[in-house]
Parts: sequence; structure tokens; C-alpha cells
Amino acid sequence: MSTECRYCPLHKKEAFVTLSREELEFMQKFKVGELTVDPGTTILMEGSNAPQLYTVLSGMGLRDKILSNGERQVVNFVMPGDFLGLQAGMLGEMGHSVEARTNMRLCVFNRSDFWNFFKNHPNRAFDITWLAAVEEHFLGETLATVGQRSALQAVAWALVKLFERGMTLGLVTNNTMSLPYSQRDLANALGLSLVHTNKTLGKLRNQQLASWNDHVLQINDLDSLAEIALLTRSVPQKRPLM
Amino acid sequence: MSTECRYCPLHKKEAFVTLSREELEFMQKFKVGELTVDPGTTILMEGSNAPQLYTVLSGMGLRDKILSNGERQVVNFVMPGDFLGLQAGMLGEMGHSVEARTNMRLCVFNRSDFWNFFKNHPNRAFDITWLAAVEEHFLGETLATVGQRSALQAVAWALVKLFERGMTLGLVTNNTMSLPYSQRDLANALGLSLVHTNKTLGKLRNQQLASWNDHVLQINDLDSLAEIALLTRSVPQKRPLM
DNA sequence: CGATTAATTGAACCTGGTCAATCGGAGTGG
DNA sequence: CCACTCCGATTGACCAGGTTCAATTAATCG
Repeated sequence: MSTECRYCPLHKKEAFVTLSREELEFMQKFKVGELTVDPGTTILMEGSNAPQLYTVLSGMGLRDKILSNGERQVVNFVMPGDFLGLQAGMLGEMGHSVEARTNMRLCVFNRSDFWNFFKNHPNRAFDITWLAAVEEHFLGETLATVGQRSALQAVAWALVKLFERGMTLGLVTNNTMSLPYSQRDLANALGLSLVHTNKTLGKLRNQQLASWNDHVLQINDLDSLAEIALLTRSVPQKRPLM
Repeated sequence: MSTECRYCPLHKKEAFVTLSREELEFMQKFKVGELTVDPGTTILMEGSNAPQLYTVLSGMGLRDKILSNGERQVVNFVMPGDFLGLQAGMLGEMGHSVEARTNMRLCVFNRSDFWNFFKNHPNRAFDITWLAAVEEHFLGETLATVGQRSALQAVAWALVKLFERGMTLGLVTNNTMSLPYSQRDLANALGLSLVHTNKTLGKLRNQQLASWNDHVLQINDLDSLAEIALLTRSVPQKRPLM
């Protein structure tokens, strides 16, 4: 069966910590099924107390918040391996929504089993916390981007970050990866207007550094981009996979 | 002895989940001492792999990041009950620094004991993850503030958030609390310039909504401030204390 | 008393926002 | 196949929220 963890397309990838057979069997017990959603679907709703948690198996999406005046902040982009629903699982309420931007396939866990990880499998509990810490780490960087970087620096930063994630996931071929977001999504992630984001992307394109058309991102000079972005690149650590 | 957990000034406060006697004894075993620092001290350094973790017993500080061009982003403000060093404990590297702004007294744990929480006391492991999720939640709100709120909305937002934290900690008397930060700290937290932050604070002062002088914050109309801040206030949950 | 740091204020300037129009591709109904 | 609509990308013109520069005041400190 394709829903068996041992056939999971992710846990063999180099981006992730290899699970022991024992851990794999343990996770299998908690997996209640798979969910496939269309682009545009809201997977988790801000403020809701979701009964289920997900690991992204394939496809992309994003996390976002809506303010009471209608403004929207994209908090992060979602890619394969990401764990969705931690806040609902811990706090009983999501602080953001999660929306699909492509078809997505999700591995589904029951929230009611969540406590079991802590009680019976400390390794897995540790991994959950590890993921939470990584998310906190990344949000701090994002905050510094939105707060302190210029539009050009911010856009370069975002493209480098997205591209690096794509590389670790094996999504990059010929300096190219699929990036199924709109310029509006990127603008909302960086606290910029759509118009200015467009013009800034144009600058990077004119300088032959990066181009992003038809949902395909091409990076021609990652080092220069990283320099513009005030980014010191480091080799990414392997992540646990839930 | 004053370093005994059962005399801890915090765990009796209503802001925190009451610890069982058993848990208190368990924590006592991990507490290796107390640390007192002067204002201005860097408690944890961005990029470092700290050997120790802390819970703030008293005093205030902040978390910040420095970009390679020297710009500084304040990530969050630190108050009693906050747990410091999670990122070093989980990831082996802090994503931000922690600096004291007043005298601070810290409860010290050894990082090498960290795994023990997960292995032998799942309740405490759960609490650590809970704290990580709260931090992630808050950083998402901060990101939305810096990215989408105007200067006036952002400053109002920050004052409300700080004041609400002060209230749960019992630091508020007569609509007044000690807030030992500089306007530069606040500006750096909100991605605003010092000058504009100053002028925006002036606006709120002129409108009789809030004033902040000599490290004392006075809130005259919390509801109006929250409205300006586009904030829907909710009763704060009790937090676990490490 | 000179030095340093935080708060405050005014003025000039600019990065990035807002408004508006156009273009091209995808889907839909006739 | 065409007409029509919708949506995302793109571009130009104008504008403003917020930055930068600069100067003053006040408080603290050795």
C-alpha cells in the first residue's frame, strides 16, 4: 500500500534524518491516512482547534494571518517535510492559516495521539520540539528581514531562502525550481506592496541574478544574491521528519 | 536557602501553571544555581552554543539579532518566567542574543540535562514544547505587526502587549508599570526609526492614551489602544514555568 | 566640568505605497 | 472560433509615511 510509511517518498531524502525501522513502525501506528487537496484549499484555519496534524508529503503552500483590517501577512512558505498543526496540538488554537498553492498530499495524524509521543517515545517528542525551535529560529530571521532589510535585500533574501530549501529537497534542476506562488504572496511575506515587489524582481532580473516567471524560479548567481541579502550561508542541517 | 525551588517567587503567581510538589522536586534536581547579572549584560550570544539554560526569576531584558550591515532587530522582550536558551538546547546554536536591561536574576539549568526532561519527565518535555509553540505564535503576530501595521498601530500594539504581560505578572499598579527599555529598543523591535518612534509615542501621549517616561509606562485607555492596534484582546492562558 | 547617552523637535528627502491603465493567458459561454 | 471575463504581471505617475540629518535639552557620571 502506498500509505505505508516505509514507502514514504520523504524519509529517504538527504534533507531528513533517517528514521530507524522501529521509529517507522511507531509512526505508522499514528498515521490515520492521507489527504489530498487542491490548490487554494485552506488546510488549517487561523484560530481553529484542528483535530488533525499533518506532514507535507508533496506540494507547496503557505502559512498566513489576516488582520482585522483585512491586511494579510504571509508567515512562511510550506514545503514537503513540513509539520502542520503544532500550534493547534499544543495550544489548542492555530495562530495562522495554512493554504495549499499546488495539489498537496498530506500525511494525517490524530491530535489525540499527540500526547503519546511525549509519553511513550521521547525521541519523537524531542523531534517535535526541534521542529518548533527551527520554526522559531526562522521566524526571527524573517522578522529581521521585514524589519531591517530594504526591499531589494528582502526580495533577494526570500529567493535565496526558498531556493536553498528547494535544493535540500532535491527540487532544483539546472538552477531552476518550481515556485508556485504569486508575486502577491511574496509581497505579503515581506511586508511590501505588490507593485514594488514586482519592480524589485524586475531589478534582479535585469541584473541577471534571478528570474521568476510562470511559477519557475531560476537563480543565476546565488552567491551574489546572498551577498545582496546580507546573508551568510551555512550548510543546512538534516531535519527530523514526523 | 533562597535557591530552593519551593521558595521560587514565580510559581505561585497566577500567570503560571502550578507545579506539583513532585515536579518541583524534579526541577530542583536540575537547577544548578542562580545567576545575577547587571543591566547591559549579554546573557546568551547569537550563534553561540550555550552550555546553560535559564528561567528568568526577576528583571527584564530582550532578544535581538544583528545583521551583517550592523542593523539590529529586537525579536522579543524578556520578562520573568521566560525560558532562555531553547534554541541552543535543541539546535546547538542561538538564533538571537539575550541582553539584560535591568538587574536580572536567573535560574540556571545545565544543557546536558536537557534530554532528561524528554526521557524521564514527559510532562516537562511537553511544557518545553508548549513554550516553543507560544513563542512561535507570538513571533507570527510580531511579524504581522512589522509587516502590515502602520507606525501608530505598531506602537500601540507593542504597548498593549507589554502592558498585558505586565498585568499577568502582577507588575501593574495604578495603570502603571516599569518598562526599562529605551525608545531605540522599541524602534528596533518594530522596524521603525528612533525619530519616528519618538514622534509616534508623542501622538499617543497627546491623545491621553498612554505615556512612557523615565522607564515607566502608563496606560490610560487600554481598550482604545487595542482598537488602534487592530488587536482583539483575549484572556491570557496560564503558562508553564521551567 | 567635560563627556556620554536618551529624549525631543524641525526640516529635507526618499524609499516604497497608492492609483490607474495595459497586457497576456486561461477559462467560459454562445 | 469569438467575445467576454477574470486574474496575475507589468509599467508609469504621483504621493506620503517614515527615514535621515542635525541641533537642542536634560540627566547621569567619573
